[in-house]
Amino acid sequence: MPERSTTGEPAPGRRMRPDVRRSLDALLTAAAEVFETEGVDAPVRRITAKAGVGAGTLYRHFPQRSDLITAVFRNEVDACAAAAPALAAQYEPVEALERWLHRFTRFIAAKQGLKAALHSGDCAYESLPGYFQERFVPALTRLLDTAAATGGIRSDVTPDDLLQALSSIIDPDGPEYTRRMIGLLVDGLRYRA
Amino acid sequence: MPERSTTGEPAPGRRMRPDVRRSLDALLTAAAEVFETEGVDAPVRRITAKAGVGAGTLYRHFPQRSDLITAVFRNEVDACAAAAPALAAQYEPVEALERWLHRFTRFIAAKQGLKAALHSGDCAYESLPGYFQERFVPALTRLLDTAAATGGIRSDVTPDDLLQALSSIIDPDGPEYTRRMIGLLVDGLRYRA
DNA sequence: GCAAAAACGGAACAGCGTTCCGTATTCTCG
DNA sequence: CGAGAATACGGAACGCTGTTCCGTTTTTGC
Repeated sequence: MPERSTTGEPAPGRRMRPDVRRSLDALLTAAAEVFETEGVDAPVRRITAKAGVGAGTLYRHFPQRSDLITAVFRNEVDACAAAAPALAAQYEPVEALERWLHRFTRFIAAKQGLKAALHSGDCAYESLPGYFQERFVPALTRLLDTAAATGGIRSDVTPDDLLQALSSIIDPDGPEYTRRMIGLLVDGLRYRA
Repeated sequence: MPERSTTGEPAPGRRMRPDVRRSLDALLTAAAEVFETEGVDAPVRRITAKAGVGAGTLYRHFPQRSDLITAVFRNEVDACAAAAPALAAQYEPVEALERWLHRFTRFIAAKQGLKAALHSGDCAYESLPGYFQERFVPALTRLLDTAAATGGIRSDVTPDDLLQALSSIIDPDGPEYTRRMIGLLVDGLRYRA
């Protein structure tokens, strides 16, 4: 028995067939766009249409709707986490940190539609908060450490605190507000340089 | 202009046409049963079938699904609140209180399906918590007062505290647990008799 | 009783998730 | 490199959903 995959990404055993790779990518990017504009309850057909893919293809890769949502979420978590080292290589430590914080808040803001699903009691989403932490804490830790090592910021703030604080900042409408708040936060970090 | 009713119950102006009365009652009791067994997302047709009523009839009285849910909820709140004076007339004060508390927890337990709707952000349900308080606080107040007046229980517990405590007791599965907890609670009330 | 008004039932429509299978692509091995 | 098997694809088809609409029935006011 070929062992139901249900995940879509890792491909542990053999290499992935190119057509599978193509339709999987198309589905994930299409779903990401649709979820962002119409929410995670958007019609399936809208996603398959945008991906240029048949309905059967979607259901073979993601038997449950939650599988697709989870996969998209993890994809975007990865992308956001991957931005940290990239920024670290391009900017000086404190600016890299600040830029990443903005990147992170954009990510959180776009994922507001997920909150309802997360709290819906559906156990299919139980793993998401764990993945969230698992990926973002190391990414942010490196940024904080190098910024602290060069004396740019104080060193007594934990990544968890910062992530928590950001998540609760994004609510009030207007990205301008968020922008100012992050500025304030970074200034606060600089205070004991 | 006949002024959209959307409520279904009060009938402020003229008396209600008998056929309206009939289909309204049938709809409300049918919806109550269906909501209890299948949750508030149950198919509309199941309700109209059980009520022996056409779809058009439902939509004329309850243009939005939330209207029907709200009406059923208020109906059952009323029924539960009305049980208080009835029990007070039939039993001695402390026993009446205890019996009503059980009645109340059964009500809460049956309404678990509503929690998701309440927290869904849909502003159609904003009035429900208010109605909940408005009806239950007076009902419970009378029970507590008369029980306290006859010296059966202490008099330093507010209705709000009690309602709050009960709402948080019902969760753990098994009505037996809830039963014991209420016994404990009433014993606690008796303590300073 | 008899029009006029109001409410009823249920067929009809559009949109949804999901399944199924004939067809096309890819892999494997001689 | 080519043939056969294995795998994945597309999209038509199904059943169920919410909602609207209108011909028919019930109720009212005179």
